[in-house]
Amino acid sequence: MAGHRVTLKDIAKSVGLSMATVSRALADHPDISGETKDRVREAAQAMSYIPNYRARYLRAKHSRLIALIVPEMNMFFVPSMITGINRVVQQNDYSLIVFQSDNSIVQERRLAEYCTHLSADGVLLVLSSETADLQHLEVLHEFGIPVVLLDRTIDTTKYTTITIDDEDAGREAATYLMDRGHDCILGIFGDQRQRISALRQKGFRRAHAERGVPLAETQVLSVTIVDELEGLLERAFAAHPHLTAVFTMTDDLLVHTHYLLARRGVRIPEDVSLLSISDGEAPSFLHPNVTHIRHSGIEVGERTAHILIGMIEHNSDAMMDVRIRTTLVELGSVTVRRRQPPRRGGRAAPPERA
Amino acid sequence: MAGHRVTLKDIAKSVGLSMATVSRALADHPDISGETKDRVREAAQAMSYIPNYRARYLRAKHSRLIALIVPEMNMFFVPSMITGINRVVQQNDYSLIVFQSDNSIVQERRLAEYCTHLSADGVLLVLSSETADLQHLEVLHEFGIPVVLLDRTIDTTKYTTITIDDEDAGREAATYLMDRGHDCILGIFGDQRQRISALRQKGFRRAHAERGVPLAETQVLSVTIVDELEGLLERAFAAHPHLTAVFTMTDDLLVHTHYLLARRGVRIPEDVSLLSISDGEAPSFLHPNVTHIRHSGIEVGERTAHILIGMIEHNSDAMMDVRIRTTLVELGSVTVRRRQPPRRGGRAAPPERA
DNA sequence: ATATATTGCGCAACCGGTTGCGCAAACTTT
DNA sequence: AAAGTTTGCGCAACCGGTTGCGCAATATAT
Repeated sequence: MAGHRVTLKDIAKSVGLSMATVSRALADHPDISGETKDRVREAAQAMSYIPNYRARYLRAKHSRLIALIVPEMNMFFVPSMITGINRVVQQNDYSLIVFQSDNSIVQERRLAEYCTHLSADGVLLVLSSETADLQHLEVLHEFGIPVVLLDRTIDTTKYTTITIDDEDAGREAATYLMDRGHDCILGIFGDQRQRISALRQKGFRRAHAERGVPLAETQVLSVTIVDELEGLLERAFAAHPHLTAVFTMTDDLLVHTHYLLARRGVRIPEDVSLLSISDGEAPSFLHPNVTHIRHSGIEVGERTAHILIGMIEHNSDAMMDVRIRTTLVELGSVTVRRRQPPRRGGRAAPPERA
Repeated sequence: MAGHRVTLKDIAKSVGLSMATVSRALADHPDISGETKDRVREAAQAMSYIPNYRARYLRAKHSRLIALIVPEMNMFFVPSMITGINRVVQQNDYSLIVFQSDNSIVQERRLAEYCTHLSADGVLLVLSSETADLQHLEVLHEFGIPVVLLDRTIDTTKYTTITIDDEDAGREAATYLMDRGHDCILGIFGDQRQRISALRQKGFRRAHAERGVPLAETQVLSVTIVDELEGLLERAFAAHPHLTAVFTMTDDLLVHTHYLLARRGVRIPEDVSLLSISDGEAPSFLHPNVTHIRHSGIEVGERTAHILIGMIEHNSDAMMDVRIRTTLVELGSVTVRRRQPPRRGGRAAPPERA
């Protein structure tokens, strides 16, 4: 077994035709007679011929390989994003090859270069947290390999990017809570060096400014490592005992915040309302189900893959900046508060349910 | 730009040598003089030469590609498994190419075949839930492509498999709870057609038999679709009002069970103790942290990748059956109960904390 | 019957590298 | 100085396919 892989040449020999004819017969080329095609196909079948795509694509100068580089395999968002990408990629007869940069710019550069070695037809990139500029993607550009940035990006006029409107999502979150009577909201954000965090925070702040609701610096948390969250939360609650709502920027922050609140004995939504940006998974298994601004990983993945494949197949390098629409999903974690009368100190008034 | 990819031939022309010499110079072949090597390397650098791996591997008859086929991108386990695999794969200069079978045997077969097209050097396979035999992997075997089955497998003497000792894990779970005075445990398992579920359940039952603790059929749930869980749980609680512990077989079942318990107002561990098999992520953000039998996805991934690469590089096709060791992680979700005096009906006695 | 079109297939180059073998020049040995 | 080694490089085949072009045989038009 496995002694020798059957090649076109073997088939050619067996049916007494040239390799060229066999190749064309298998490709259903009009130049070949039906009778011959049948004979060839039969032989191929009988010898269980398997074409070698690498040989084929070597000539064709493409690979039908799409590379995805993610900073890490986070359990949130990334899996559903990959699901979406995979769906479209497979539908279009490409294969997805997955790399992890481990949030290292060095790795990211190395991987980008590696994509050229493999002659990937296109690259999907979720930027590492270390990435501050896009110089290292020049290689790809030089080789004419289209690149699409998604989810975590930085400002660029050169590469197509797919994101949600992060600033607007942050703004919508704060507005939603303020509309329901919350005027002291704690916002929990990721590392501010990342554009996604900065934008969501910016929107959050803007909403406060627009409503003229004061926002203390201690109401805005920037969490670099999730282990820090406990201490930060502690301090925030100490500084703002009348806190009535918490907004988390991602699922990751959501589940940990939810946990820490539960541990402190804080009841949701009776004591504190909770709102997040999420792809909807975590909110469904957290109690109570968490109201969130839905950011579908699958949709992001699908859209992105479509766009990349479009670029590949139409050889287009027009730069786009696509925003995925978010939708608000109202579940049970936010309560409506009556606008508070001037407080006389002590604990916040008991909330009332929505 | 991107007009023409620089090839060996271009370099050869530029330095006035043959392709053969250039190839050898770049490969640091001893036949080539140091001076020539320098000249060639310089030219390659200057022309920003990028080797074409597909051409190279065409000749070499391998691809340094390892394929992973998973049924779906579950948010639990799969991401950490991929992380582990990726780590080892990259360390050994392979690339990981990821496919999803969508739990369809047809897809799985198609993908296996596709792996031969790509001349993958090895295949990692988490079986789809539909897969009942391994016939469709024959193609891979015929082409001498090593295959390793992991996590979700079926009985086989032909393919190497990496799992935890599922039966033992189920047994340990039940034993652990019984040791702490729980004699009415609800076991929540996945689809019984899957070996992983059947084994874990078997162990769970065996532990009861060993202790002589009776186990009603209504104490054992088989959840095919997670949406059914709510109804099943309802019925189980109705049938066993004195239930004091719940065991879930996976993270997925854990988080949903945890949610449903919370929704019913069941306090953990005061009213009901909770134990799971898990890779440790979910238990850390559920309140209280869930005691679990740790089944590290990263470790499974790493071990598996190592083994596969070993098979590839030593051309070995010895079949192995590897069991990953699990460890018990005691957190706050299990309480010790005093052995109950004969009950006189009504609700269970109030629990006491561990 | 002759000129023209069509049909069906093979030759050979090509994709971009790698490698066994041969060979001339330079260097050692006796 | 003749013979034997070593050094450094090129020729050409090869991996497994695809494809432009040419050509003979057959079919169609005049």
